[in-house]
Amino acid sequence: MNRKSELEGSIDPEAKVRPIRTITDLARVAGVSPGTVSRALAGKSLVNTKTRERIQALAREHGFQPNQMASKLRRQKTGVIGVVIPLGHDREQQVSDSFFMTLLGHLADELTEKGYDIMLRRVIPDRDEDWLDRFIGSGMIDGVIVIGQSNQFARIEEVADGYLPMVVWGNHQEGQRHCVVGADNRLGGRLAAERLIAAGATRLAFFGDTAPFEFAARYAGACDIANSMGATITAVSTHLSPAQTAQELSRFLAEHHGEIDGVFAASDTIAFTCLQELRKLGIAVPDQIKIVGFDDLPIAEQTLPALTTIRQDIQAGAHGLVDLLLRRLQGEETESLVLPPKLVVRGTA
Amino acid sequence: MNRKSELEGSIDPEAKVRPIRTITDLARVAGVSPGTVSRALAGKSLVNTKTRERIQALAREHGFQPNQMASKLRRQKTGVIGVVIPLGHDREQQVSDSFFMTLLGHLADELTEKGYDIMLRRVIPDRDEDWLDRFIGSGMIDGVIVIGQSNQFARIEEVADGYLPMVVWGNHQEGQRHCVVGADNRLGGRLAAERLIAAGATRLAFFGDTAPFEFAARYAGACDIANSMGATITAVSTHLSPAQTAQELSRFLAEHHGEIDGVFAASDTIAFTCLQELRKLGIAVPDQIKIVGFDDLPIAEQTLPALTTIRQDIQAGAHGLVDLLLRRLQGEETESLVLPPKLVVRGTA
DNA sequence: CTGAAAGCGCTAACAA
DNA sequence: TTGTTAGCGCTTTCAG
Repeated sequence: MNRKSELEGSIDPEAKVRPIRTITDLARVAGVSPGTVSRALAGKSLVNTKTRERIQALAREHGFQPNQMASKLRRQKTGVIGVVIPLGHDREQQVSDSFFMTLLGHLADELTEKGYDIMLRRVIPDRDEDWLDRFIGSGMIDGVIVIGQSNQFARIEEVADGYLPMVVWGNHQEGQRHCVVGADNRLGGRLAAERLIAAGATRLAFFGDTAPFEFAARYAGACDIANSMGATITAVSTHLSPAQTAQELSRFLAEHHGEIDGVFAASDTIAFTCLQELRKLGIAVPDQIKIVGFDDLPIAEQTLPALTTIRQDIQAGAHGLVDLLLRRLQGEETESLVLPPKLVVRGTA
Repeated sequence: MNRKSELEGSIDPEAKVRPIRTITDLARVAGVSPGTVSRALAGKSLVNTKTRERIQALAREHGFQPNQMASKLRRQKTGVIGVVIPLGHDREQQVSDSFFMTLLGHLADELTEKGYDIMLRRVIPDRDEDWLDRFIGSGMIDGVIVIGQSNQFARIEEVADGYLPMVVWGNHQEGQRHCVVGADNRLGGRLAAERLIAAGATRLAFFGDTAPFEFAARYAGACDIANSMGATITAVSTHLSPAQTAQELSRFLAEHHGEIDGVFAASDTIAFTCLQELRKLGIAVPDQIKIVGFDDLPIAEQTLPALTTIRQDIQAGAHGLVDLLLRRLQGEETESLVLPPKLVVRGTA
C-alpha cells in the first residue's frame, strides 16, 4: 500500500532516493540529530515526549530498526547468551538426544522471557581444543550455558577460573570450581538400584557409557546400594548412537540375559532401546528382567509396560541455569544447584 | 596458578599492564601495524608467511581473538543464521515438540558444518506482530530459517516479497511466494487414510488442530481418500499442549469410540497420546481402532504396538533448508522443495 | 532538552 | 609485503 508510484514523482521526490537504513537517515528525515534519534528509540526519558513519539512513529512507518551490531559494539554488551552443547567421543546423535533438546527448549523460554537472545553452538571438543574459550572470546555473547559436561570437565574447570558468567548443566563433583546445575545423579542411582532390588532383582546390570561424569555418578550410586544390599552389579558400556546401542544391548542380552534380572539404564533413551531388544528376544519385562531408566522423558509413560524411571525436573533445571547465569552476569559468585531426583514407579520395575 | 604476585614485579613488568584485548594491542606487541595483524589473523595470503605465523602464534599465546562484533559491523555480514520457531495460538509446549527439536538438531549440524552460527529465537506471533521483520531487521543475521508456518502464512508471504535469504519449513501451497521445504502433507494424508482403509477401517477420525496449514493439508489428503473410497472422516480438534490433548482425546474417545474404527493422528505425538488413552479405556489397538501417525519419530517403533506412521525425512529436510538458504544468500531465487513422505507400516494399522 | 563529536574494534582501500 | 586512513552504525559524554 505504500509503494513508489504515487509518492515518487509528485509528492516527495527525496523519499525514494534514500531508504532509511541508519539512525542518521532517520535523523535527517525527522529534522533532528542522530543522538536524539538514538535516545528517542531507546525510550530515554530525557527526550521531549513529543519528539520521542514523533521519531518512534517515523521509525515504525519506515520499518526502521537500529543496527544491533553497531549498538552492541558501542555498548560493549550483546544481550546474547551462548548455549553450547559439547559432543564427546560420540560425535553422532546426542544432538537429537531428547533430554538435551527438551532442556534447550525450556532454556529458550526462560532466556527469551528475560530479554536475551540465544546463540546456539554444537561442538566436538575432540576436534577443537578451544571450543569454549573461542566461544567466550568471540565477543558475541555476554555469558554462556554449557549443556552437558561431556568429557570436558577439566577444560570447563580451567575456563571457570577466569570467566564468571558461565553455568553448566551436569554433575556436581565435590570441590569443583565451575557453577553447575543438575540432578543429584548419585542419589538417583541409589534410588534406581533400591527400586530394582525392592522389586526382587539381585543381579543388576548398568547400561550406559560410564565415562561421562553424570553417568558415572549414576552408576556409583547404584553400586553403593548393590554392595550394601548384597546384590551384584556390572556395567555394560554402550555408545550413544542409537543404532550402535541397540546392537550392543542386543548382543549382550542375547548372551547374558540368564545372568541378570535387573537393568538400570543410564537414560530413558537407553531404557527404551533395552525394552525393545528384550521384546525381540522374547524376554518378559518386568517378570524376567526389571528395568529402571533415568530422566522421565514424556514418552516414558507411553511405553508398554510404562517405564519406571528417575525423574529429573527439566523445567526447574532450565530455570536454575538461567537464574544463576543472570546473577553471575551481575557479578555474583553463585553456588551450584543440585536438584533432587525422584523415583517414578511405573510398570517396568 | 597464574596470578600476579610472581610475574608482576620481577619477570615481565609490561605484561600485567595491558592485557591483549584488541588487534591494536597485539600489533604493538608484535611490532607491526593493526592492518597486518588483521590480515595475518584472517590468514590472508598477502602477508609474509613468517610474520603471519609469528602473529598467529602470538595470538594463540595470549588467547587473543578479534572481536566479532566489530568485525561483523565492519564487514556488513554476520556469519549468523537466525532460526525462529513461531508458536501459534498454542503458546505452551511445542518448543519441546519433538519433531521441531529434532529438526533443529540437524539444522545445527548442517549450519555448523558450513561455518555458520545459529541465533535461536522462539516467538509468539500473536503477541508481537513484527516478530519476523524485527529479527531480520536486527542486523544480527545474514539469513533466516523459519521452523513451521504456524498461523503466520500471510506474514511470511509479505516478508518474502522483500527479503530473499529466508527459507521456511512447512507446507507448500499452490502459488505461494516464500521458499518452503517440507513433506507433501496432502500426499501423506492420503497414504495414511489409504492404509487405515486397507486395514479395514471405514469410519475415520482425524485428530489434530486443522488450523495450521501442514495439518490442514494432511486432513485434506485423508478426506480425498475417504471420499473416493466410501469411508467417512471427521476432524477432532486438539490443542497442542499435551495435557490438554490428552484430556480432549480421552473425552472424545470415551464418548464416541463406538463410532470410529480408524484414527489418523496429525503427528506421532498425538498418536502416542491417543494410544495411551485407548489403553486406559481398554480399547484394543489395532483390533477395535487402528491408528496411523505422522513424522516417524524415533520412539514410534518403540511403542506397543509399534506405531504405523507417515515418515518425514527430517535429516533430508534440514539439509534442504540449509542448501536452499545458502543459495539464496548468493542471490539465487530458489524454488521450494517438497519431500515425499513414506508410509511405514508397523503394528497399529 | 538537543547537538556535536569522539570513539567501540575491526577491515579494506589506497599508498608506499 | 606492510602501514595509514577512513569509516561500518551506533551510543554517550560534554556543551550549549
